[in-house]
Amino acid sequence: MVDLGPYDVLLSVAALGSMGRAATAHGVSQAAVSARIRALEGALGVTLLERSPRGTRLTATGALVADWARVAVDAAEALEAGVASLRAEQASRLRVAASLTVAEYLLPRWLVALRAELPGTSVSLTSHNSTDVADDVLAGRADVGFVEGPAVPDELDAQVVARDRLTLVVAPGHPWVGRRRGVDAARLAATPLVSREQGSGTRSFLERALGELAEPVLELSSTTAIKAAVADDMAPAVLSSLAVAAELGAGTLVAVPVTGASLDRRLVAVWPRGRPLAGPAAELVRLAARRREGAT
Amino acid sequence: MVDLGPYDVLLSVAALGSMGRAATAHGVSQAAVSARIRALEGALGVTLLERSPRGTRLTATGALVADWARVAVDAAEALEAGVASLRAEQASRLRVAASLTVAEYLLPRWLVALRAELPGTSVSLTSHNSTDVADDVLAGRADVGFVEGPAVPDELDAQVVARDRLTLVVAPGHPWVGRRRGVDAARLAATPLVSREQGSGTRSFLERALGELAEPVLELSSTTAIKAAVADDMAPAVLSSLAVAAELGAGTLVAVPVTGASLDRRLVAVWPRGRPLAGPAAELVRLAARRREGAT
DNA sequence: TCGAGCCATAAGCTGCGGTTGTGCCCCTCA
DNA sequence: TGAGGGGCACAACCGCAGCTTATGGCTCGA
Repeated sequence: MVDLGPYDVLLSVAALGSMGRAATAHGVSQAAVSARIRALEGALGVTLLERSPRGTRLTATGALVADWARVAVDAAEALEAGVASLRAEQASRLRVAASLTVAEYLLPRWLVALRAELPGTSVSLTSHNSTDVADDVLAGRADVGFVEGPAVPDELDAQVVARDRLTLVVAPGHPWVGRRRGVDAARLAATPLVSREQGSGTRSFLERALGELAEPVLELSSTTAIKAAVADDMAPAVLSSLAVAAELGAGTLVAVPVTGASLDRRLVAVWPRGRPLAGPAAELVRLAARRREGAT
Repeated sequence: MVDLGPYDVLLSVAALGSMGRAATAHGVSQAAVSARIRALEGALGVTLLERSPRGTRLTATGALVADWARVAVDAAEALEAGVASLRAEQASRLRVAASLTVAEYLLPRWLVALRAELPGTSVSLTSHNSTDVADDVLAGRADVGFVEGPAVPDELDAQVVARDRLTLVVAPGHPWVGRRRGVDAARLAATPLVSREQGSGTRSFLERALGELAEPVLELSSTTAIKAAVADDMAPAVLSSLAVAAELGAGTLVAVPVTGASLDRRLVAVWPRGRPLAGPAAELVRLAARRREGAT
């Protein structure tokens, strides 16, 4: 597995304009940075930086590599932020409870942003289904919660932070791909799908929206497994738009519009009624909501 | 910087159902896998795997971590594939030339897919502007090229592999965000933007589509810098949809529709006319084109 | 002409991660 | 019911990657 360390320092060097500054930014010696970059260039057989006595700039291929590296490094940082919130620190100042969809697809990026705005804030995350999240917040075990609408308990204040649409996806090449007007709700309900096991959040939402569903072709316990099955053209599936965004972009799955039923959900932040949010919790919700406009 | 190694083996263990199998898949000893997982769990203070004498399954939080990890590991693999193609191997069997947009945003994923289908194929990549790519292919310095349409030299056969739309982006909170009908081409042309330096591919495309443009607020030499400036609400910018997909998803930038001008480009694979593609080059084009349906 | 940054090189050390070897546990099957 | 196999953990040993400090050469500006 690639070591992202060298790429991380490459990005720092590119951003700061000199190896020395990058070194102090990373808390290591200048020689270490020089050696890392040199090793990276050696491994690629390409010079990435144009050295000068007054600093350092990316070469053309260096810029290309840096752009590639940025997405990998960003992804790694999101992972790191998420994972840090699992470390059950005793003295964490901000306790977050989140339902699975939010925890899986949204929270890591929010935590990266939160870390940038309030460095040193330690966050602890617990993740389970929406009603348990509400319980956690009511019982004071969490400072703020994130749940999937529409139902929000009366005892909680709420603010919508994102939207999410259940999306019908099929393999590229599936007959539904070209369909002008998409697929009707009744037709969808009658079609055997690949789906989560009984009781999962998205499955019960779908049942509420469409009425009784056909027997699934296959029940799987992970979203990833479902996506793989759909891509193999086993059957269509209905998944959160957040879960399939990457695959739609890459073209490994194709979305098909659904008519005759609303499959929108709101993802909302919740906290105890009457007690306004303060401190890091308020910042996190503000951060999350600020990104709402761009969401699907 | 996080070490993705442990997460990679975690994913293998989850996929294969036992540490031993994951170990052989990675070509290391079972003890090494056991130690890595243990270290990871220790660092997080959470048990990720449920061990049994008959194998190993993810716990609930383990599944969450695995889902987070997958996106980071995939991104790292794309980086690795891209970077491997830069290693100017003497004996590379497939020589690819690509314009910047394709090289930056599309090719790494194609290379990952190609590696999965034809393991052992070594690819070398050169990247520069569209006319130079065409020259490389004509001169036999590359087996296949990827360029940005619309203009394709007559001496080359071509196949559309993806589409790409120049997208007007603004900061969330910008007055254009809510606009029902978007922004008119003339209005856009009269608005000072953040843009690339004169002569860049997307900038000249935009000038051809809109006519003369207002003087830019700021000229920057990297797409990343432009995105940062737009997010800071310095001014709007027009960038490839591929370049801003991630930011639109995260909500750090917002797209505004443009009316009265077509900003679509086709990204096409090219090769010498009359000589049909064969071998890995054909496979690469097939792979790339297969993903077309899902593209923007 | 001198000093301030900047990068490269050299030599020495530390620690992480790997390997082999072994033990224990549980399930399965004859 | 007892033996064997598959599965995970623990211990001891070792090699190497990467860091640090120290130094030198280079270019630019005062």
